[in-house]
Amino acid sequence: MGRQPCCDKVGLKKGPWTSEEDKKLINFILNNGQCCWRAVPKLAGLLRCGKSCRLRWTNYLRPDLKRGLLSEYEEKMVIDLHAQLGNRWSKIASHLPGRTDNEIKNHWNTHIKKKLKKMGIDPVTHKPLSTITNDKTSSNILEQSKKDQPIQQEKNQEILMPQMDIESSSIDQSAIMEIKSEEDDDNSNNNNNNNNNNTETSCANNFDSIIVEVNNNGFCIDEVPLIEPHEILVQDQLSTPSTSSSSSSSSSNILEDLKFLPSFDDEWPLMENNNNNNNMGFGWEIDNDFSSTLDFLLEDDHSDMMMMNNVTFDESWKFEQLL
DNA sequence: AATCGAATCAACCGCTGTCGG
DNA sequence: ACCGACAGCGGTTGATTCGAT
Repeated sequence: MGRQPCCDKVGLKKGPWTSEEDKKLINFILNNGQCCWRAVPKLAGLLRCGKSCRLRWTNYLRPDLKRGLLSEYEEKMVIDLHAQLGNRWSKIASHLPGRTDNEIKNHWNTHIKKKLKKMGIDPVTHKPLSTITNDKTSSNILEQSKKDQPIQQEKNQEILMPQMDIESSSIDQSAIMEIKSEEDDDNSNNNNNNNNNNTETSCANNFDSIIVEVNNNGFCIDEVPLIEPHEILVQDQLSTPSTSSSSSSSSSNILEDLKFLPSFDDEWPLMENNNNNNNMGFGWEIDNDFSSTLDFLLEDDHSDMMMMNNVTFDESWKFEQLL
């Protein structure tokens, strides 16, 4: 026999969570940790299924979540990771501390997709839209049919992130490299299928330069000089669009272009209050709904529980600072 | 001020791989 | 070995908010 069913789905509540339900769930998780989601709703006194509890916790209530818009750097990271992983949101999220797959997925669909399209870049293939729309006849139809497959650069396009100041960001800087090796393993069998694109991967192991290699459709084949950490500008450092030109004027890297295209300046999220120390730190934003949860945590003095549940001292401290 | 369409995002749905009985 | 529950994932939905008219 198999296991007992997780829930009978009768009499279970659906829809938006109330602050009362949030409190119950937070209280339970902080006291007992994350385990056996099936048992959580019953033990926590919730009329929800375990799946719903897990989702609520992982996507909204976890104390290590960042809230608010993705920073410029995070967006670039998402774009780059998406270019290599496709719609594997959880994989992408795993390289962005404090961000959930759901959040990244939503942000991709509502913000990044549009920006890429505006720039003439196909958000699926990460290639210039014109080369796709202008040549839909033969092989590109095949290309379209693979739309939702991980791109993996198809061995003919490498978009690597600039070398960043590791200490200034909690984002996993080795992500690209790890993915690279993972994908090399995963897709070694696919390499033979991509020979028609006539390009080779180069410099994949070298983060001292940004290599943008594209297929033979004439988009660009460029080597971009190293951008030093001090040269990487965040939005609020850009007093005017022209100030950025010195560091990007010769860039053919579409990710760099994303940052500096003046027409998009207004839309790029600022790297501001919730991570204004540039360390992408823990940052619950206080809004009306959530402040009640914070009140709950404070009044019951759950700081010790947070320590026990992998919320670091630093995070706990920041948590209290928010109050 | 009212209406309507677009944008956003939390939550649900359904599928898949894994693991326990 | 098989069956079924579970956890996790990606796609989709729909309620809410926002902005334009």
